[in-house]
Amino acid sequence: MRQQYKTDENPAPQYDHKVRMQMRNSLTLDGDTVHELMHSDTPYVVRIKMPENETVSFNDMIRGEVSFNTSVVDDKVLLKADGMPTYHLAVVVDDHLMEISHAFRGEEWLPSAPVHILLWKYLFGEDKMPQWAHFPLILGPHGKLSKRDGAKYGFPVFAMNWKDPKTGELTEGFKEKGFLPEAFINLLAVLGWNDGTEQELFSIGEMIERFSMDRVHSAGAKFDYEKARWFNQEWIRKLDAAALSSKVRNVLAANGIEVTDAALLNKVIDLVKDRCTLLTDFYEQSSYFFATPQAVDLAAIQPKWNEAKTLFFQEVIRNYQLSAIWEAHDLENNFKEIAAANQLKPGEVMLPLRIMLVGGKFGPGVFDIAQLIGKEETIKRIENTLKRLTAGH
RNA sequence: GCCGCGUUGGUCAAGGGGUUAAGACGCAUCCCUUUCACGGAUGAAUCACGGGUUCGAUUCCCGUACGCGGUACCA
Repeated sequence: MRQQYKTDENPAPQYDHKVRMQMRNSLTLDGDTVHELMHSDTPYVVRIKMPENETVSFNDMIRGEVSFNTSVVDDKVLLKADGMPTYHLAVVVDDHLMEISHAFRGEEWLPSAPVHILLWKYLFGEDKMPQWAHFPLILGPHGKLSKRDGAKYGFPVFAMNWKDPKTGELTEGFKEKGFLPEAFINLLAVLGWNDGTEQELFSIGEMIERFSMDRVHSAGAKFDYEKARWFNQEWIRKLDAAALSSKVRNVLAANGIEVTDAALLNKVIDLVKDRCTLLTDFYEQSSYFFATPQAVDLAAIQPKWNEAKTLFFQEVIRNYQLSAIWEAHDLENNFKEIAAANQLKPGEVMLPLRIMLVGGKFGPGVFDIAQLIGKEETIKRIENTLKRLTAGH
């Protein structure tokens, strides 16, 4: 039938009052035939018969009054030929049985609202009908965010990893990407809602307290991954080391670093968390606290290396070997004194020290790092790098 | 095609007849920092269009355009 009525003007013909009397159904067949057909093996479906020219209107909590003319909504199938109900019948019955007071769903359901409302009236009367709200859609770069598109936008669309049962294709979720649940919920909540103030960061408790339906937008919101990352960064900063530790531990473990010292881990987290946007960033931001860096950016210091610096670092090693207390502040003072004594500006040797300890040009204060990795490891890293720097000379 | 819902900077958005039209993300420049971040300052950038209504529309009304959604014996 679809084919028969399909035209260029109307690519999606409806089964409605205009065509139903031309179809072979219980309306056009006589009672006996219908009865006979139903009791033989002839497959059939049950449809809702939409009234011909009535207006169905309802009050949507987000959009206000919404109305449809029943002439343009089709006779939806309620019971399929295999005996299973369609969603349209199922939601209405289910919501009724569960005594649902508020039916909130996405805007993509708005066009089928008249079917559900009429069905509800026919089946259960109007008094216990839930209040309706159709939330704005979350849009991707090209329309509604959908499963099918998977990771093609370059950002996750699922809360957690999702494996397509048909193709076996794995789509990385927000969780695995390194998002905190606090951040994920927060960023979703403010996509289409705000509390009227300038606040954007909300804990779950605050959201429960502040959320109100009349501040929900009716227009769809395009998802901005950069802003999503910002929310996560803010939440990493907001949470303390204790709240972060088990997640960071997992990130490190996934990269082959088993943390045995919980106190050390917490100190490291406090030191580097300002530099992390995703939880996964904790690996590169903190691996050098737990393992000697493999890749050392010698190129950053080699060109300006000279004999004086070699002598300087050898003196630093001697000095550090003798120091009884191992505390960032003292290490820094000693380092600077030795530099002055060698006619070197601190700036000339600070970066080399960082490269030696960290491997690259990043990370928190270099003496804080030295303090945490300890005397033995600090000296070892300086010695090793020194060897490589002077190997050619 | 038809039906519905929308439209304030690139994105999220406040506001709602008279405003220098908030703020955030991102971007740019600068400051701070002997690294990278954080932070601070400054800047560029917005009311889709056309008609009404009005002394006055970004705001109210109507059209148009555009976007999105729906149009399955899917949900």
